[in-house]
Amino acid sequence: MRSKTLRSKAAFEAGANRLVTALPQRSRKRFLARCERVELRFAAVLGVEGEPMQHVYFPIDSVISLVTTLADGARLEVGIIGNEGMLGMSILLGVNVAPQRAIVQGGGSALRMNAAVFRRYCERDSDLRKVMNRYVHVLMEQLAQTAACTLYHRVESRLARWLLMTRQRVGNDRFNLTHEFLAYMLGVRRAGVTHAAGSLQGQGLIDYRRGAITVLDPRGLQRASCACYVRGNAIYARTLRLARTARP
Amino acid sequence: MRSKTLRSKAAFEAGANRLVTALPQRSRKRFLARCERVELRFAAVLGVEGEPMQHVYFPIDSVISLVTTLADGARLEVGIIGNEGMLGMSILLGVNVAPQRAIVQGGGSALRMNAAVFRRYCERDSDLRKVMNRYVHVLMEQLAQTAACTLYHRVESRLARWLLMTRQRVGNDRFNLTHEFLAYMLGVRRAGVTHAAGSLQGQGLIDYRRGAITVLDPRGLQRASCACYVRGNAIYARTLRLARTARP
DNA sequence: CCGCGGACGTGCGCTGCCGCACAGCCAGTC
DNA sequence: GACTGGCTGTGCGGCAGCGCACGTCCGCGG
Repeated sequence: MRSKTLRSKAAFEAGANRLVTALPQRSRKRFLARCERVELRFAAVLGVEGEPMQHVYFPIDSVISLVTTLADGARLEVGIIGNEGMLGMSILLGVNVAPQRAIVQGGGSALRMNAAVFRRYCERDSDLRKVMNRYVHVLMEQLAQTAACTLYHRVESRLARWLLMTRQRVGNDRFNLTHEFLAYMLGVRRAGVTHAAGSLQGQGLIDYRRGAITVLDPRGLQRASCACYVRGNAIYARTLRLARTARP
Repeated sequence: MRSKTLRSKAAFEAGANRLVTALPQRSRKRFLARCERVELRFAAVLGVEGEPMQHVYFPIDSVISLVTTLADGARLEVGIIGNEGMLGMSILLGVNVAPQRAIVQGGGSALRMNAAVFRRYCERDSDLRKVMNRYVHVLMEQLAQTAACTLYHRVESRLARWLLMTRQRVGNDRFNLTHEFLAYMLGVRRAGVTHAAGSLQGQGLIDYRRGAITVLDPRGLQRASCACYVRGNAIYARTLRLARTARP
């Protein structure tokens, strides 16, 4: 067994938030000094559309969903945030009001920083701005893609994509989700999810029982999903690689 | 008749790009000195997804559509840019690759600035950044809303909304568009547009003939549209009002 | 061990939109 | 004044997903 210190270090390197990791060492140190580590509980609401934000979050092994709300009350998940991203980019953009509802979709830990502090950091530290700005760009591409994907792609493909994205972010083949919740995220009926999930299960790609889903065959699932999954990853990689101003 | 000078001034105040107008006077002057005025022709392609951008554009009375492309080639308009916005925010975010296809949907004039110059301005001028950042936020909300609107709302409502947005940006009740083009924008069949447009015409809200559409009853059209139109305007007003650091 | 509530399965009629196809119709052109 | 190409109208079969509703199954607490 490794010592506790070694484990923590490994955890930092493997599991830390990738945006934070992308900061040059000096920026990162100062930055981390003003963060606190918090545990996010499943279904917690970290932001409500139209209300001011108190904190920004950098997930480590938690997953946050961005859910937009229309004037008629209809809702749809439009973005997923894991350790590759952050919640609260609006602060960076000079707006302290949350644009979407942010709910914890997968419990776990995250780094949290006071919104006002984060804003000041952004104004002063151009390295930080560089990284965060690029992430904003990625998020915009994700939003645009979601719009088209939602229109053109069938529920089964979208579900497959969604499961892959979640799997990637929780870093585990198994996670807890009900069909009801998935229906909410995808903007379809619960019965529609049951049908699509049944099909994926029939193909031996996933397995689920009472709120717990296991991805059995990620490759196969990728084939069943729309290409939007691969594309999203490609955009992220392409856009943020260049922002890596220092090695971790 | 007013003198030419007076007309130019009126044109500047009424028709100039609102983002530019929102800049403090000093910033604005320097800014305008590095812009050139260009005429945008209908259907011109100002940016191709994945390719570097040479310029950023601030429409005056032209209208630009942002069209996203999926891996399977499917396309959907996800944003509209008129004199309230700009094309090329990615430059501001440190990415010089266009995220979406940008096509001129309504010919007219625009201010154009070299992308590299714009980038430098953004780095130096924090007032400029402030305004542009807020616009990025607005655009993100527009993208998120489009995703949900596209999923939940019927073609007729979406068409109505689209016509209202375009009308607002061209500043005229009459503009040139074929059903084919509208179908492309909305991601539906041409026949679907014909049907929806026929319905709107039957209600006396619009009139169209061979590629020319006239909005007869904006209020009525607003009632026929989904609430996303009003909402989008509200978000813009709320977000950018605060950014107005100086009076024109 | 039984009851209960939450999660999943299924069925039915309906509607909005699709894909395809063809028919009118208008505006320029030769 | 006929021709042609672009724009619009319409029809038909098909299907994905909706709304609604009821049935089943599992797991937990009493």
